[in-house]
Amino acid sequence: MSQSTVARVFARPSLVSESTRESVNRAARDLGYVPSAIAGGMRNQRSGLVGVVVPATGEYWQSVISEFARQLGDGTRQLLVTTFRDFQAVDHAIQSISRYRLDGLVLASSTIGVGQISRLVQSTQPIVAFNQPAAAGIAPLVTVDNQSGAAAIARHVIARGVATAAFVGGVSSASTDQLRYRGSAEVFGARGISFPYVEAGSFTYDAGFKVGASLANSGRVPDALVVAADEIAFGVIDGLRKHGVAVPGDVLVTGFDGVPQSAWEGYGLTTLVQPIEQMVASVLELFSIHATEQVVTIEGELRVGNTTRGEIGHG
Amino acid sequence: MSQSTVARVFARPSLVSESTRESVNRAARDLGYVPSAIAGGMRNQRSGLVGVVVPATGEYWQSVISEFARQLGDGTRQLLVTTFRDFQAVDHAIQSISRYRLDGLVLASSTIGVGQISRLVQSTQPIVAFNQPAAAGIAPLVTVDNQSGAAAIARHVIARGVATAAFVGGVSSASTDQLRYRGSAEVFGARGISFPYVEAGSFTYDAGFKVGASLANSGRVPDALVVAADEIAFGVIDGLRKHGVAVPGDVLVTGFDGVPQSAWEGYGLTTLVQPIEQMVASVLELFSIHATEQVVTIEGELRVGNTTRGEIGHG
DNA sequence: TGAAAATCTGACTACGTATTCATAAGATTG
DNA sequence: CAATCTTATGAATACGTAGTCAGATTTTCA
Repeated sequence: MSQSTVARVFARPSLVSESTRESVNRAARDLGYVPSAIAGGMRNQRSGLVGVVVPATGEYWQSVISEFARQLGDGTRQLLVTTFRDFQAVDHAIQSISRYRLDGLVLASSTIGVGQISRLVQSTQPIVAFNQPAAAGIAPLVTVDNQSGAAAIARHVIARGVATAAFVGGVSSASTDQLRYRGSAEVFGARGISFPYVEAGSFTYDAGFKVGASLANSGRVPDALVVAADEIAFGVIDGLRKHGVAVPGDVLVTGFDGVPQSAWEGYGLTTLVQPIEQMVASVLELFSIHATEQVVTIEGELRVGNTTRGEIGHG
Repeated sequence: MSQSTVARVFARPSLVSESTRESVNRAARDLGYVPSAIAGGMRNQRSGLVGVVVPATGEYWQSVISEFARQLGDGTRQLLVTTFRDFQAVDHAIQSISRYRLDGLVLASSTIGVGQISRLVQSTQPIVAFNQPAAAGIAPLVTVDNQSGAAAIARHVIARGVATAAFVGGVSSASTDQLRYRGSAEVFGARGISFPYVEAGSFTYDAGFKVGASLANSGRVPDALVVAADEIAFGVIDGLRKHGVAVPGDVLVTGFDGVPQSAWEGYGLTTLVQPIEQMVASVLELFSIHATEQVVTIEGELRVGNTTRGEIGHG
């Protein structure tokens, strides 16, 4: 049994006679031998690893990670996950992860700076930005259509008959935040409805809760709140309800993302569902065709829930 | 500049003179050179990767993944995530992942068979079972104390004055499910309160929703429902409420796990919070000390929410 | 039956690192 | 100033795989 033969049994079994193959497999099973992906990666100059750099928190990002894991589940490639809290930590995270000679690197989160991305594009590994519209033109990009999605939400809300509305954003410097605001603001603007921007400060439940609570306490609750992300929206809703404002009775609330909980009856949030499955598939495809600058924009789908049911009382 | 010197600059910089070190670093920056972790892994017979095998779905597991990613965030080790749907797929997943000569392999989920684990223990890589009580004695194990936690919940519920109760389990063959039932059943039994087991069929919101709905429709809702997992509990609550049963007005509901959403006002679920941070830290510690059979049991913490507020009406 | 073709196997090599060993130059000490 | 010790560097090596090439054996077919 030469090493060559053993290697062939695992890499290209058809080139080995059946008897030899069987005895190799048997021996492997007995000895617990599994070919080393490390050595294989060394030889082939590719690790079989796909890296994802993603914010440390957030329902949405957890869904994205899960979907990557799912689609890489065939076993030919593995998923390397790195999370970060501050965007300053991104550089370090990317450095560490790049040592693994990745088959592909996904940069998720709109808070990753464009400068950081452009520096990376020069490296050899394929890179794709995920939901990071600002990366368009700099790196291959897969994103949901934030602007048209936000517009669809705005039209839906307007059709419910609202006279006043406001936008609750997460972080105003995030490109997704900006596009979602712009997309809905244009629609409201066209109807002559003022549409102020309120910044929650982060894409979290707690940030949303504070906004909801303070709006309720201020007594100046508009007919509708268009929120930049589902997770913030959950907080906004609970903050409002906690202080006696009914949703959707007193105010309609919408989200964005379509995280699993938005479909739960407890919230039944009207939201724009991101087709994460399709988006992840696009990322993996961009890796395999070694794209360099392509932009893939995918349309989301409006899902109407309980939070925008019924007509809103005018005035 | 020999290769040895370059390697030393990155691995043991103190052994290199400052002038040489600087010029190497400068050249590395200019050329975009980063040492290959693949080759390093080859040389050292260790990849610097920690693998986690985890169910494809579930809020709880997503939290666990996040926590691992967080604690490995220093950059010395990376996180390899593999998910599976059917427990039959676990073997294949483990095979694939084992090719990477992991520094440690975490087997999460009580649905991974004991047979599968014992087969793995023979391999060279350090293995730790996570929340998989059945693995005790077979492999190193880190788990929350399911039984005492469930007992704490039962005592809390009884203190609220319930006369009738039932347990809603996920999958009856899961060892966590069994221990949580046993832990609470003993307490109820001691008070002479019957405590039937109802199986939802999976650890999901939808499964819980169906249980809640059918209980509501049957008209035989007990004073309290002790649910095996938060995510199921959310479904149970929504299923009940959807059909006119008030929580906690008509029935108290408790969960288990302490996922982030359980603290959200919308549910305010009374639950047993798993100290995931501490548990993950224990896993990583077991890896470093190369434990072989240790069992670490960590106490959870009862967090009382709205779903068990107030006294329940008897009869 | 002989020659060509097909099938199978083994020797050999490169991949990039971290380490050991050896060597050289400079620093320290009696 | 010679002997020793310290510091800095390079040469050489092994890690386990997947491929190339060549040799050996068997099969095919005129």
